[in-house]
Amino acid sequence: MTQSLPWLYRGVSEIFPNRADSRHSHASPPNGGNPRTGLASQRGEPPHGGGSPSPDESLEQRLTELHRPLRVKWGIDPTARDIHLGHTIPARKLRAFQDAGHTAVLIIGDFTAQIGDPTGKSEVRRQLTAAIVAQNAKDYLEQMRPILDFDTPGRLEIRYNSEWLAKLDLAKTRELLSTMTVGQMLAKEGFAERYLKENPIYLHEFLYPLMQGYDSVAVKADVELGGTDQKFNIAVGRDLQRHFGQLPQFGVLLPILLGRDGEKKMSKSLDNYVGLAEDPLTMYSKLEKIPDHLLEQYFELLTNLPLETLPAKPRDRQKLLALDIVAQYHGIEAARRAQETAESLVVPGGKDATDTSAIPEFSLLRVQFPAKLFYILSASGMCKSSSEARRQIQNGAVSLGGDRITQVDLTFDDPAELYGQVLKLGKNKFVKLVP
RNA sequence: GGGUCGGUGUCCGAGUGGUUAAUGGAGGCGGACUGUAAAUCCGCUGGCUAUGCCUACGCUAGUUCGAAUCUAGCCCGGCCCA
Repeated sequence: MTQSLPWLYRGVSEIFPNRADSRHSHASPPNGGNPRTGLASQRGEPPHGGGSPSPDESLEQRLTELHRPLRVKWGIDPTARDIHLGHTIPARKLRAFQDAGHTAVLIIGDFTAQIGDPTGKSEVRRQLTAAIVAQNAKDYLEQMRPILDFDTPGRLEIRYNSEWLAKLDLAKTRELLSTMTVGQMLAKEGFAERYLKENPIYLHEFLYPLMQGYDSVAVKADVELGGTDQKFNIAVGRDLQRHFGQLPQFGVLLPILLGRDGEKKMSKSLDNYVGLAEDPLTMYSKLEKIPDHLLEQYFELLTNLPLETLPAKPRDRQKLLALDIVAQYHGIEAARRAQETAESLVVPGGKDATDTSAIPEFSLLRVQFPAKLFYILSASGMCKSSSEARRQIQNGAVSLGGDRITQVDLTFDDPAELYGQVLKLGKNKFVKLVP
């Protein structure tokens, strides 16, 4: 494929269909199929496998030959309160499309959130109530503000999929269901595993890819963005669009961001995430210790920095990465302060931070004195429980004003003796004690 | 609906009447080392303002001096049959 549109290709794993391009042909391993089900386990392959009868051959062609802004769909299910850097990858790509003059169609999956995307899940998702979903959706949009262009007229369309999904009657649902077979569903990654492991798969979960696909029909999408794990769902969207007489969308697949552990996909439940709602210092200290082997990917996917001119030393790259990303969400000033504070707090010998303004504060008014140190640790939220706090003290993980504390039952009679002191747990959790 | 097997701590997975929050592994957290990384070694890994007191092996009752372990009912899942 020609690299005439760098903004389009940066970080992208795959664009499909793309018959002009042979580089991205995904050689599927000669998997003998599943002995138990007899199903070919072609993970995430489009239901109709073979060549798609789409009128244009490549996304670039459609971009240039269709003389109107494309409708670029990205859907997000408001299943939790906040979003993390992993979610920003498609969002940033969406922004790139906006900047190129296209229309971003941001779908808030308020209806689908109540089912839960079974993709990559090894068990059924909890179904959420409408009220929770509504609140989450609001929070999501707020956090999306620094990434997307909300202001230029015609560049952003926000749609809630309950608008059309809640209205689907059984006749229409029947029609949707009849476009796919159980075999196609079971070939999907996740379902196949669960089936083999004899874990339950509920019928309503089969509805999810169809609903996501129907979203594409409802908004007449030309392109759908998503993680590589979304290939199946996006392909279902293509099929449905064809079924309803529309021009099928292209899929632009982006890598799944690995979390801070460097191994698993970033997610809140694995606690390996960097949340957009986090304060600058927390965000910075998480990002500056991203594993080396993730650095390249993080730069490519989460920043706009030119990849050729990155610092040579990994440590310097970590710092640059952290600074750049924190600046994106909190501004360069706050990012610099976070960097300085992080250095003074963590670098050996630099016990006293000259500027403690970036350190989250904890008010001792919430603590009744005399108070045990372990209780303060737990009350401040640094430890999950006071039992854990005791253990941390025993393990030598806690320091106060630069001095390591090892006395488990250390008690303070007067809060005044703690004011202004920095309480530190491990290497990157700190809190400043204030009245 | 019937038969059958199963439901253990964050996850996987032992345990099948008896001092003890319950073997082991993974994961997580912390310490040392380092580049605040990785690798490695070591420690911790139910809760409680805690020399003690709670709550825990799907739920509820029961048997017993004593149950995660035995009994009954219920809930949930897998497989097979219909």
